[in-house]
Amino acid sequence: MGRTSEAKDKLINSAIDLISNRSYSSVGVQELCDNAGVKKGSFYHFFDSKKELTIVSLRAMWDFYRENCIIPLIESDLSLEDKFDSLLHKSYEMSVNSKECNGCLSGCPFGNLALELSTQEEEIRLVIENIFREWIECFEKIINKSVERGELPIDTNSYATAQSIIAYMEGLSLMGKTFNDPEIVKNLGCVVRNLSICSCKEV
Amino acid sequence: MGRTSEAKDKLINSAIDLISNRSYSSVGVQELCDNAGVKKGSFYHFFDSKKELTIVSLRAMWDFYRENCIIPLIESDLSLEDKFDSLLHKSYEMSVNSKECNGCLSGCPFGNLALELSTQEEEIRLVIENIFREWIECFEKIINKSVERGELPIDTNSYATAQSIIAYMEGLSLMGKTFNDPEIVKNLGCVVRNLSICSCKEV
DNA sequence: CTATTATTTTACCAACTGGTCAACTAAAGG
DNA sequence: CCTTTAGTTGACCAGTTGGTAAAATAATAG
Repeated sequence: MGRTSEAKDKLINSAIDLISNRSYSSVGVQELCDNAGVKKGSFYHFFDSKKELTIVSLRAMWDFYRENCIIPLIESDLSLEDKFDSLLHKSYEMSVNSKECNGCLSGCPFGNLALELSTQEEEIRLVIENIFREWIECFEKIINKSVERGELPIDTNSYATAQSIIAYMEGLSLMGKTFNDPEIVKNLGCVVRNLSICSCKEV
Repeated sequence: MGRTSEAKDKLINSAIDLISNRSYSSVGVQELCDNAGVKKGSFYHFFDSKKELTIVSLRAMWDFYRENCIIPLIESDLSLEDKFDSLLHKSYEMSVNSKECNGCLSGCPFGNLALELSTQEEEIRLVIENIFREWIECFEKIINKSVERGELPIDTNSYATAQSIIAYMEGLSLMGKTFNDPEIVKNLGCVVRNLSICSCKEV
């Protein structure tokens, strides 16, 4: 059935690369194509629009992060503290790497696009909302396991705690990017453990 | 000497209005002018570029927020907890208002622009970095006062704690905006108090 | 009243935006 | 081998982008 092509994957990787390191609006379809070594006509053969490619790329990034960084953590039997330390350390390492390669921290691609587009591109906002939801559910599992093991009080609100931790991690990303300093991610990371003790019963 | 004009202020307000609720790149100079009731020629009479207007607007927003929301808090003699509760509550009210007026949460204008532009517009990143710095210093004062009053341990790292709290507030803004739900800002707000107990001596 | 100065207006520019289209080409299936 | 199908190409479009320049206008200080 006709010829095969790598153009689609090349475009997705191009989008992950360019949009994560810059922003949605600063990257044009033309540049996306040039960077992928693909002609614009091919772009519109595989994707309806720049928005659609972005959505596909977001899901691809999330799938990768979940499979490689979060799922292994759920299955491991490290302590709660060590689990989040490990995650934060990975985030620190990515910051250092990003600074070395591009001279600046690119931050979290989900958070970046969420703030840039949530008020304007409802479809993209919804995709990121769902990614965050899945993310929260993963952390919820980790926290529930900890509750079962007696590391956390029995009345812990796992969902709210998970959400708080992600919010804080996003906040760290934001501060690191703004100050262009990976050390912020490292130094402020240790405070996450304080968030595990969610004392708000009414949440 | 020559005629006077309100165009400059009108343009600043226009920028605060449009850029806060959308994004830097999605608002053009033309729209900025139309919204201010000013011709494009006048824009470039008062500002060198869209970037310059944005910088002026950022400082104007920060001055307003500092004078009206933070300074009064430094001078008040509420408990630490009540101070942050009050701040978070204001942020919640703004979210509710934003949702009522625009159908969505616009989030924190500093955080928004920081994530959108930090990797591309170094000048703007620096302006926001400095605003965050001043913000941290304000919170540091509040925390130091609390330490003096014995509300917090004597070895509290005020600067790191202040930075953590702002990071968390930015994270809440981000989550609220992404989920388009002011209640997130409210429900997760109460966890801030856990951040005040910064147990990381080495930071 | 006039000269000076600040502001406003209009028309304009080249570069770029996301997106379209029809012609063309290569490969796989029968 | 030839038809079908999938992928590629480059020319093209209308609308928009940030920014310019010169002429017109209004207010103020002397």
